[in-house]
Amino acid sequence: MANINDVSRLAQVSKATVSRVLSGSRNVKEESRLAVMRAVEVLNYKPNVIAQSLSNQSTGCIGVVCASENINQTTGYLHALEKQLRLNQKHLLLRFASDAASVAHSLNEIGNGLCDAVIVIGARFPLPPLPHSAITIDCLQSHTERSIQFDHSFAAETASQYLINQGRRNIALINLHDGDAAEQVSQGYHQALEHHLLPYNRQRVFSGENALQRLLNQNVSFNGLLVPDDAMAQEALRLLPQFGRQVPADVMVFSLDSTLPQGASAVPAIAYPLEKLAQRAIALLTAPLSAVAGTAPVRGTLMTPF
Amino acid sequence: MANINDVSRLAQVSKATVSRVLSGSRNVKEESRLAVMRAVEVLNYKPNVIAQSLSNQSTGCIGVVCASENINQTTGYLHALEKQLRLNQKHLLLRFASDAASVAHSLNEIGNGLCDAVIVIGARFPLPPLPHSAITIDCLQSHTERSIQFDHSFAAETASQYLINQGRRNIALINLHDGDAAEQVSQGYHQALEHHLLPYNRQRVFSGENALQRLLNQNVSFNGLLVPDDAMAQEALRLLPQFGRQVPADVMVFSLDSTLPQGASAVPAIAYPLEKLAQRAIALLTAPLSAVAGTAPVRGTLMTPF
DNA sequence: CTGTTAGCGCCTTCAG
DNA sequence: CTGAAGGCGCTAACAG
Repeated sequence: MANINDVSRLAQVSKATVSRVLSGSRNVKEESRLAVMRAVEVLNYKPNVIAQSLSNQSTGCIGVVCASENINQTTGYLHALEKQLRLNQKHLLLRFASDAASVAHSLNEIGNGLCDAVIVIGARFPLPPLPHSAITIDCLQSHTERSIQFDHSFAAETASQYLINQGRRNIALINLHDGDAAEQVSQGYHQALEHHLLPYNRQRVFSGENALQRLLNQNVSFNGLLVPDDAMAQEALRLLPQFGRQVPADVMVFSLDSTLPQGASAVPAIAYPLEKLAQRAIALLTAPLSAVAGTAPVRGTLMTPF
Repeated sequence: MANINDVSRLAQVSKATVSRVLSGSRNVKEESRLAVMRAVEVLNYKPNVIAQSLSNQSTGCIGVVCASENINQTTGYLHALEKQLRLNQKHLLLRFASDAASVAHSLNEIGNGLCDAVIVIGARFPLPPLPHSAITIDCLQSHTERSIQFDHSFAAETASQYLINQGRRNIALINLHDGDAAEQVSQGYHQALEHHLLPYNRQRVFSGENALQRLLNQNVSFNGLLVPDDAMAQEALRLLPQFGRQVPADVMVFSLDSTLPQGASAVPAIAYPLEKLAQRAIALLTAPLSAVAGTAPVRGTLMTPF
């Protein structure tokens, strides 16, 4: 593989000039510029990105740590993120993590120069202390700055409204185990109920391990069911019929966080704009400290099947 | 961030000795060794991987190019691969691609030193010429060497057998559009039918755009349905009831390629051992040119729901 | 406009 | 067992 020396030799100029030409500097005589480009062509020269990185102290790599629990959820993000990163000439270094320890472990790969920054996605567990160059998306911790949060309250309220409008007045809720998001969901749910003067029945709310199972074993009636994500929605679609409840006839299931495109979801859902989310993430990485203003939680939109 | 010079200074030895200690060389006096380790500790020194890469001419990064069509399919691989790579101290650089051009484009990121090798996964389109350091998994092209193929024939035959044993003698087939894999599926399907002396009805076989829709609009009876992957299975589960066919009562759907764990799939399926697949991929990358013998196509195993 | 020079941080001979 | 020196390939500051 040819290097910059070969090019400079063939083009009869110095390495510096070659470097200038390739970095698009305007201060180069057209003549030498052409000579360089010709040499580059002939030798099929590609600058070695590692050497560039060492010199620049920046690799163009962004570490992305996905919570491995809800993989299907995070996969949507991944795709969108990869696209945006590619558009910004950046590389995506993927990691999965299931707890604080493994996230911390992954962060070591940026502490030594491989990544310029990291993005943590969808962690439902408390995060370890993050470096300043890190941002979070849809994570438990209210990392306040440099993080993208969803408006779960809005989602829950919108979802409840929808179900109520569909004539489902007995709405059960499977909530996240805990954390700020769970709090918000609970809030939105309550608000919608109040708004329609519907009573709140704590026996219709479950969270944690086997929440769905426990709800079904309980002897409470419900004809609407809010679940936190598509994975749970799938499970509900499988379990409900086994308990003699047809979907959506007997129970209408609603997913509070879907990454599927319009029409692909089997149940109504709140979907978040993947593309915009990814762009915003990139902006957070790129922007120095300005976009602090735009830190408003992201609102999803209502998607209905068919 | 402290560098090797800081350490050598603090430890009162030369950079070379520091390097030796950190690379685990045995030829170092215990005394200097301890001095170095202490200095490392004090300064919280981490070797700069980029500098190492430049020196080693190897980054420890493996590029992984996923076909973006069947994302959900490839996500399973991703997770397994990431785990194995991590276990081998390697990094996973993710890319999505939807055609030969974008794969080729992605390959440029290895031609300049960023990646030591690439793995292409699940491409259902013809691939561009791959460098010698690349391997493929479940791709259209019979890349012959340095590739991991699935035994689709075996899968289709096993699947058909299963359906027949479940009393489904009229089996429809949604096949991949074309390519070696489609050929194999077709073969396995035929073999099973012949084995049971069942007639082959070409009106039950579809492939390409809207294959499922076309099958349903056709006026052919079937009580078993082979689909190429989980995505199509999901779609079948959604569409069939809309056409008045209950699953599995009226039609039993079978997925020929599932990456879901046992019990998670709503339909019977052939599942491939993700973990082993990933290990094999790593082996192909690591091994020089020996494991050519083990290039037998991988056989999936039958998974039934519940 | 251009070449020279000095790094970036590490590894690896090669003499001692 | 150890240190000095050169090299990996590129960028950037500084003279001309």
